[in-house]
Amino acid sequence: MNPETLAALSEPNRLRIVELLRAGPRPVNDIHVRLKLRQSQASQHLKVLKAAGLVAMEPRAQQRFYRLRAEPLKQLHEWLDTYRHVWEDRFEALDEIVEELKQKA
Amino acid sequence: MNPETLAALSEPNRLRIVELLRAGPRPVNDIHVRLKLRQSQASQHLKVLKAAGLVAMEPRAQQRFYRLRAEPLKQLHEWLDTYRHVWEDRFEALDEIVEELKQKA
DNA sequence: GCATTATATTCGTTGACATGAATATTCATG
DNA sequence: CATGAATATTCATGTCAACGAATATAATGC
Repeated sequence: MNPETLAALSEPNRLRIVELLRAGPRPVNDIHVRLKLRQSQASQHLKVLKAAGLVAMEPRAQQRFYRLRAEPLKQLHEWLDTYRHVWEDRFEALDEIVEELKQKA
Repeated sequence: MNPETLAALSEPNRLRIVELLRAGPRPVNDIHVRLKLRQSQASQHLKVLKAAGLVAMEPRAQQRFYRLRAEPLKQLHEWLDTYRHVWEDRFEALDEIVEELKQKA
């Protein structure tokens, strides 16, 4: 996995931007108003997201529309798939339940 | 999604620890030697991972065995699943290809 | 070309975090 | 209970990133 993807998503406001863009592309102004961010904040966070490849930009007149890019999200999803056994393995799951009961007791 | 999970994973050495633990629980010493980290580094990163719920610890004699916990990884995986349409939607995918061709031209 | 709108960038400040060295703590054993 | 092994914590330092204010740039229409 690319830590840059995770770092970009780990900032709460950027995560909110990503969640907003899930519904479709939006101009910067829309993002900064809806999420109640300063305009510079919106621009800077979008810059980081773009550097990480998580969004792409398309200009229309003076506006810049940002939209999600599939690749990093897909790769993160695939990486997590390789950990599937961690939550599907019944023995490990049982082990964990026992552990958590211990802590409560 | 919980940004704490992403923040914990976004640090490269912590990501390496998680990948090492995928194969099974290990004591701190094993981690710090294998990953060529200082002992204090290993302990501190494990502390962060533990705070994020990504690992659990079980003492055996003087050693502390750390192992992956399923929950945060599972939740991250599920969160990404809600973005599946981003990479499965053919129209968006096509749109992206066109965009990338433009940038190369 | 000027005013306006939309966005990007710069800059200084502040807070968070990674690091390494040193020290403290925990636990088994003689 | 003193010792050594394994791990955790403290502390000082340096670096980086987020923020807000201000300024710069880009594109449109008059």
